[in-house]
Amino acid sequence: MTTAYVYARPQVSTGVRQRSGCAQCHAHEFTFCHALAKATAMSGLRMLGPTPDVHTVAPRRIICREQDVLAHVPVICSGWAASAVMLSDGSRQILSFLLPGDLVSTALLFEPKPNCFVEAITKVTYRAFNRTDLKVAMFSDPDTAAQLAHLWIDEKRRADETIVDLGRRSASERIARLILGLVERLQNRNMTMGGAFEVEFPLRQHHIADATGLTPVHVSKLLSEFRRNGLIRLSERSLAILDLAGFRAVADVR
Amino acid sequence: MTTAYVYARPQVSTGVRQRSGCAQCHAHEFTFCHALAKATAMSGLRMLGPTPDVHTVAPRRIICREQDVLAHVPVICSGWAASAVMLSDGSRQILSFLLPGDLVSTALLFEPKPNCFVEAITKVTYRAFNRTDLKVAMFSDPDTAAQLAHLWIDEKRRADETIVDLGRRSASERIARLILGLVERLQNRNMTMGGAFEVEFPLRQHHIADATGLTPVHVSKLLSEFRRNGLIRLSERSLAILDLAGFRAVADVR
DNA sequence: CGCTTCATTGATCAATCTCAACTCGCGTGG
DNA sequence: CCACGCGAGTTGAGATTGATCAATGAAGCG
Repeated sequence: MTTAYVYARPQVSTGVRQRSGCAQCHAHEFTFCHALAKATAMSGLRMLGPTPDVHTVAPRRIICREQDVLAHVPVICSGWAASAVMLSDGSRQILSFLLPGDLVSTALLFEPKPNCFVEAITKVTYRAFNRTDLKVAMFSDPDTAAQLAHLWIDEKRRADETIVDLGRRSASERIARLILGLVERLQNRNMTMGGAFEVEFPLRQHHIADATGLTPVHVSKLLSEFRRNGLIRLSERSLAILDLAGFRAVADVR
Repeated sequence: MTTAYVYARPQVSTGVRQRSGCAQCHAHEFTFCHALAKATAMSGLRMLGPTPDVHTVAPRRIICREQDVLAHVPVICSGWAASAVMLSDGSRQILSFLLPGDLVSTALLFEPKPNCFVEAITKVTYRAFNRTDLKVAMFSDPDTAAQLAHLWIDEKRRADETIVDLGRRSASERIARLILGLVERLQNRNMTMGGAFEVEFPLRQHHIADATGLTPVHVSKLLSEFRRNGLIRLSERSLAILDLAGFRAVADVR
C-alpha cells in the first residue's frame, strides 16, 4: 500500500459569480455545450433557461464534494480540475482530469450526488446547468440525447482504460499513457501550443502520482528518466513530446 | 509489471438457442428485466418484441468480443461471466464480473461495440434484447429510463471503486473488497446459500488475480492466509465469510 | 492412463515505496 | 530588505510488497 499523503483540507470555494458569454469558452465548439445550444436553438424551444452564470474557483479549491447534493450539473468552461476520492488514511486517487468542455460527471444528470469530490487544479470557471432542464432537453431532443450518450460512453471507456492501466501496467507505462491521453484530449479541443505535441500542462507531480497510483517520488524519478532519454520536455507548466514514437513505445505494451 | 499469463484463445460460442420463460431467472424480480417487463406491460404498448430467446454458452466460452458489432444487448439470465480486456503481452484485466440480471454493459444501449470481451465463467444463459426496441422503451417510458439511468450510475460507481482499489490498496485489501462486493451483489439478488454470508463461488484464483491486478500465485498465498486466520472458508466452489468483522477490517482502509 | 488445469509452497528477484536530506522559488510578515 | 516557512521537485539508500521461477500434488477428463 501507498502511504498516507495527507492533504490539508482545502476550503470550499465561495463560487464567485460572473456574467459572461459562452463564446469565449476555449472548447465551446468541440463539446457538449455547443451541441446543447444548437439542439435548443433548432427545436425552437427554450428548454433551457438562460445560459447559467459562470462560477470561478481558485486553484486547489473544491468545486463540489462527495456528500454534496447538487441541483445542477457543472460543466467546465476553462481551466483544469480533477475528480478524486479520498481514502481514510489520507491518500487519494484521482479518477479523472476534467478539461474545458467536460461535464463533471454524466451520472450527475440523473443523480444529485457525485461519488467523488472535484478540485480545481488551475483557476477554473464552470457553468452549472439545471438538471431538470437538461433532462427535458434530453428527452425531447434525440440529438441532445445522442450527445449525452456519447459523453457517457466516452467517460466509461476512459474509466475502463484506467482500470487496465492501474491493474496491469508498469509505472512508466501508466505515466506515459496518462500524458498521451491528456495531450490527445487537448488536441481534440484545439488547446495545443505551437506544435501539436506541445501543451500547457498545469499538473503537479503529485497529481500524476494520485492519478497513476504511484508516489510523487517515483513519478519524479521516471519523469527525469523520460527527460534524460529525450522523450519529453516538461518545465514551467508546459509539456512537449519530443520523441513521439519513442514515448508511445514506452506507453504501449512493453 | 505483471508477466504474461497467456491464455489459450477460447472458441467463440455457437450460441445455442433455447426457448424458456423469464420466470425461472434467478434474479428476475430484483433487476432490470423485471422493471422493463412491468413498464412495457403498464404502458399497454408492445414496445419490445416477444421476450428474446435464451442463449446458452459453456464455461470459458466467449459471449462477445471486443470488435463485435452487436445488434442486441445481452442480459445475463443465469451464471457468472466476466468482461475483460486482453493486453498484447497476453495478460488480461477483468473489468467486472457479471451476475444474473446484469446487462453486459449499459454502453451497449447506445453503441454496438463493447470495448471489452465477455467470457462465461460458469455455464451462462442470457437474453439478447434488441437495441432499438430498448431505446424506444427508454424514450417513451420515464420509468424505464430511470431504471436504465440507475444501472448506468451503478456501473460507473463500481468502475470508480475499482480504480481506487487498484490504485491505492494493498493486495489483501483488493481481494477482500472484491469478495465482499460480490457477496453483497449476490445478497441483493437473493443468491445466498444457508447463511447470508455463504454463497456459491465459481471463480478460479486466476479470475481473482485478473480482477485485482495480481498474480495467481500471490492470490493463492493471501487466500491461504485468510483461511489460516479464520476469516473465510473457500472450497468446492463455495465461499463463506466466517469472521465478517475481521474480514471487513482486512478489506477496509487499514 | 496420460493430459491439462488448478492450487500450493518455497526461494529468490525486481519494482516501487519509504525515509531522509537537500534545493529552489515564492509569498509573507517583520 | 531579509528571514522564514511552505510547497514542489530531486536524489540516494534501504525496506517491502508482490512478481517470478520452480517443483509438487490433486482433480477432472478424454
